[in-house]
Amino acid sequence: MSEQARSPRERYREQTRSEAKRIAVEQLAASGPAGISLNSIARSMGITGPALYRYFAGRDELLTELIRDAYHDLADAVAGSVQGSVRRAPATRLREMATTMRDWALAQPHRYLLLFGTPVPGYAAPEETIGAAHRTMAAILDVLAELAPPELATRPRRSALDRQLAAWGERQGAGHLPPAVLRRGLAVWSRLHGVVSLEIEGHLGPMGVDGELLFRSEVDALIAEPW
Amino acid sequence: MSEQARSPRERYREQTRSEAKRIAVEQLAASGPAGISLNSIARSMGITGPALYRYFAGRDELLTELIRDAYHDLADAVAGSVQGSVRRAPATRLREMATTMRDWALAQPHRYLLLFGTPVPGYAAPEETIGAAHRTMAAILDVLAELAPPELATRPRRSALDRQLAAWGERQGAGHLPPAVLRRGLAVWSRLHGVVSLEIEGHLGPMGVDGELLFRSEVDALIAEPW
DNA sequence: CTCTTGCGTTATAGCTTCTAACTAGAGCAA
DNA sequence: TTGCTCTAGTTAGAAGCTATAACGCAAGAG
Repeated sequence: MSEQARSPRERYREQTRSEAKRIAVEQLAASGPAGISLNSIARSMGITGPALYRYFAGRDELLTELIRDAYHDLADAVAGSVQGSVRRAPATRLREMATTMRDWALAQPHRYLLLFGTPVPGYAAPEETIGAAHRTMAAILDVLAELAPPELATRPRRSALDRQLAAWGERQGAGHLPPAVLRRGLAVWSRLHGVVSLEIEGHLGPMGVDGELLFRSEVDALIAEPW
Repeated sequence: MSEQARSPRERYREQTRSEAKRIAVEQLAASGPAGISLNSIARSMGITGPALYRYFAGRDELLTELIRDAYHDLADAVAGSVQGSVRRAPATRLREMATTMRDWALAQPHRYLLLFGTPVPGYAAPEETIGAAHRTMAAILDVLAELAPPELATRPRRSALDRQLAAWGERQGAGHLPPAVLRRGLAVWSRLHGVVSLEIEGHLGPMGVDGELLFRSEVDALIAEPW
């Protein structure tokens, strides 16, 4: 708590900002990204519309912060799950991590969609946000490194995808991981995202399929997949 | 061409409607769903805003038609690919079908996201749209049925997911397919959606990963996956 | 204790969706 | 061909949005 409360003014400012964001998330949940309105947020807070422009440069900046927050939240949840399950069996850890991710998404679909749904037009991911995304991936890789068979490190086959992933790994300080683990990490991410987003967007409903069952089946397949 | 040209008026009406939709898709591509404006579409067409309300009950109806059209387009593309590759090896057919899907999405990401991105608030999938979605799935299943080993039909194991899928299969007149094929169909759909949507939304860019390579890797895994 | 700085105000421009009321003209029917 | 109907377009306007400008007040900074 060393950087907070720099001054009463700063404190107050931060408080108003976060209340505005809280209400924005409510509106997001109620009527999607398009339903977020600075004007009506201000009204909810008992101030006039233009007053909010002292706190946010505009609607886009508010949106961007919501995205930023969501990225960090999700990364915290996933990394927390992985951290909390050290000492358990690797397959169990992967299952738990996956479940954490899905639960996070199901609990707040609108926020998940803010990250992985239709990109909001004026938004370009800032460095820091990318960092949070990579933190999530790092957690996934943590578990996978443990799940992978030991002899994997000696396997030399390097495809083009492997090289791209290796370059990313270097930049992220995960250069020590075998290519196959990185590849599997990408597969985990994209498959989990596939099931979760289909479920959240309601595409499974009309088929009468329970999202959780499909999800479990996909996670099982990931664990069973040969290296 | 028996139902078209019922009357000059009807013809003209249909023509204006489709021009409006054409412009709407342009706007969609340029600035996302939020950028679609009846007013500015009208302006583009050389008429005033309210005039368009003779053709569409409101913005939501226009949006809904764009979604409807996109569903049918995608279904046509996928079904067409599957139809066109009869006589080829099943694995090749699957690969081609998958590529068709990805190409369709890459060629018009905004339209893909209209279907599989953040759901538009006021929109509830009408029966007919669901039909198009199921047509896509039917095409996938067509290929998979051929790819599956013959002895599969004799395998009795029926999970809860299998039962849900079987019920859907009955309703769709695909009751003859083995449960494992239906399950695999769901996996194909969700995995393809996973990679494609990550790529389209630009999540692979910051990692330096080429979407096509990841895509191929996932398709290969699907083909190699044991039954 | 003064003075700066920041928060909130109102007013306003320009955009949006969408309704209401009206006009002109195109197509249909006798 | 004549006459009627109905449709597509018009303008006007309400209500809402983002965002900027100009102004006052009050609280923290020094």
